[in-house]
Amino acid sequence: MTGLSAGAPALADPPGDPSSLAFYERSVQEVARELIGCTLRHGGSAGLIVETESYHEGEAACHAHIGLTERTRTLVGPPGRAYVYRSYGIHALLNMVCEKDGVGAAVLVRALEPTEGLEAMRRRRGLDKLRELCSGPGKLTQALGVGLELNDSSLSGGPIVIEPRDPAAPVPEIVTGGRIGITKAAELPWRYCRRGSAFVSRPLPPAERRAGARED
DNA sequence: CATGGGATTGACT
DNA sequence: GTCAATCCCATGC
Repeated sequence: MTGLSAGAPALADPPGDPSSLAFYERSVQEVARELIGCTLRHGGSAGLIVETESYHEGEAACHAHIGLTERTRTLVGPPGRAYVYRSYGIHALLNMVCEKDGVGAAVLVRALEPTEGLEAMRRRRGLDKLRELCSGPGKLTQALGVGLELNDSSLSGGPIVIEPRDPAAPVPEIVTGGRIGITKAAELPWRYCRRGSAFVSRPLPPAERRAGARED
């Protein structure tokens, strides 16, 4: 008795499984969109991903644009691993490596809506306010206890866990805009935010908020 | 070998 | 709004 007939349209936009390596072996822009609404978990804490950015070796803002170096070894390597690097000499920034082995491409996680392990996050951040716990790429790694030692760790069965969206929950609406904090290739609309989220790192410019743009 | 610039944050004017 | 902290790496002399 298979009531679930072939041909019937899936509920809506089947999310795929972000805890499987195959999820990451595709276009980095696609992965960046689909990670919105997924759960990121580490160190006894977790949150919903509400903001991402995509980076690809074909454009100058990507670390791998210059080719393979010791720093970009993970980024250029096989998909489904964490690329964690030190930013401004101070912060650890977390990326998911995408596309096939040998192509430098990754999704930067920029903000989470905290959902579990809030006290541990507050302790690691030294802050109380919920909205400030994970509203930035350096903040969320500190809140989850993600450090440089997790660079090159697997996103499937590793210490960092990524879970699919709740299939019963509404599919998040996504708004795109220019990436934050870069000078090169700043015109590309490769920042992806959950529409209406109060937990993004910075509000979107009004024009981009309205557009819901789709120029990727 | 010296210099300068970051995929940032928090403190301060 | 401005600015320092702090380190890796690319570039240039």
